[in-house]
Amino acid sequence: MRAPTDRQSAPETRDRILDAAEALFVEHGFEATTMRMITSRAEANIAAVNYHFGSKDALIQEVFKRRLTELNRRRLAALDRLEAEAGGTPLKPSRIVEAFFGTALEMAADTEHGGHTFMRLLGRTYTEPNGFVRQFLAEEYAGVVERFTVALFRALPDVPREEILWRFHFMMGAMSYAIAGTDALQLFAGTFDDADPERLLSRLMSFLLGGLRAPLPGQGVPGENGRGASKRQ
Amino acid sequence: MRAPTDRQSAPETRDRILDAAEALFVEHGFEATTMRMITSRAEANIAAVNYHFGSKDALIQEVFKRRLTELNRRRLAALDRLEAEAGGTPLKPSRIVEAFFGTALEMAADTEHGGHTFMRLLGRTYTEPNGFVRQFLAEEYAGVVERFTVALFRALPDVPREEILWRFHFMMGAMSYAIAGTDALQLFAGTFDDADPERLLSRLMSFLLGGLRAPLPGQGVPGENGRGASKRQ
DNA sequence: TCATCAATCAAACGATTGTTTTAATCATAC
DNA sequence: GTATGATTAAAACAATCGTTTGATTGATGA
Repeated sequence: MRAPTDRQSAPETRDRILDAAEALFVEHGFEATTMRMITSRAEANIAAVNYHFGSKDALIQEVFKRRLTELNRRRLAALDRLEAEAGGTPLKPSRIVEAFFGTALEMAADTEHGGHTFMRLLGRTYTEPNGFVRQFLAEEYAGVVERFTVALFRALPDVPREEILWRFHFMMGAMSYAIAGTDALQLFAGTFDDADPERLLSRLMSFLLGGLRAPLPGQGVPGENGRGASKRQ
Repeated sequence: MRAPTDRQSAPETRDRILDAAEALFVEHGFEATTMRMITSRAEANIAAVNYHFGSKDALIQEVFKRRLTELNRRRLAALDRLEAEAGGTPLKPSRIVEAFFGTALEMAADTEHGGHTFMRLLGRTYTEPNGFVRQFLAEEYAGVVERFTVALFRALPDVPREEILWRFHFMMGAMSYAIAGTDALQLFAGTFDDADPERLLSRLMSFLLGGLRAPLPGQGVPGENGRGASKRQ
């Protein structure tokens, strides 16, 4: 009777369901994706989801865990490598940013094994209203974000920590939209050639680093004064 | 029998429904928000939504139209003002960015009349999977984005247009997360004090302008090279 | 006073949701 | 061959979804 969730037996159906669910979640969102859509696409029986995962919510969690654990492992590995190379000296902010966001875009560039699909999903889910999804994601992210923000604090000792946190937050937004790419409203006439992930990486990285290293607000830099009263120009 | 949608009669119930729907959409998303939740919160009868709006989809559209039309009107007005002041000379990129994103944050700062609630909703909806919502938003945005990108093309004649479009896209992502603020996963230890919209504006503006003016990719600038092969340090 | 019509109400509609049940199937080990 | 246990299958479950119906209210103008 108990669900043999952790068994390695019959990976066929289980994985087909995960793949189908992942793709459908991107297309329609969590709520709008029904069990029947999933099992139909996976060529499985309706009951298969509850048999293998227990519930729809548990399936959602498993879709994320499968990829996110691996992504964050790579991120931490990249940061470990940087710190090992530096040997105690402070890291360059650009390398830290690259370790975090570059790794993500690397996974997003993998269109063959579903990495691209998943990253599109992940970017959107960051602001997902669904309560339990948020909590799960937050837990999964906590350790990684902690380590990277600490690394940035060390790399940028003169920048207020609060400012760094905000800019990290902004960077996640930019990355999210970068991966969403053509998925997002096709507001821009020529649309995007997000077919080239290599150029996307360098594009995004320039933008992120420009933002991260921008002059701090409230220091009389042109262009960042309030709307109404322009004290200069 | 016909729904008197455009009538000004009895604004009471109609507006209560719009307000309730707006708040609930932010909290739970479109699909997870039921008609009964909306009418219950608005203290109206179930049938009221279909009577006043025709359908749930039409209600969603009306929730957006009510605010988005005004927001984009203000954006265009701000751009008009800039161009009038400049009198033919090219605009400063910072002012253009300010006219677009500053206006949005201005609306997001208005917590009393629901502007804040709506902007949280809007930021998330930009990557909304729901088909008809996306099409509606795209139509509503088309003209505004067109004018602002053209203005940026003029202001930055040396930057490839494709690059400008991408950076505009990135900027929208950063703004979206900026407004989402504490709503987003509370990944960051100290959490945010997004209670102060004035500081948020200057924070975001510094970041956006830093990103917009960043050196173009592929020009040997440190930190934007590929992961594996670092041709310079 | 009565007719009119927008607005509200309780109640029900058929369709679809996630989940469960019960039986059939399959491979493997004895 | 037969028992075992995991997997699949068809069918049904109660609950909830968006929507509609038909009656009732209440204000307005003739």
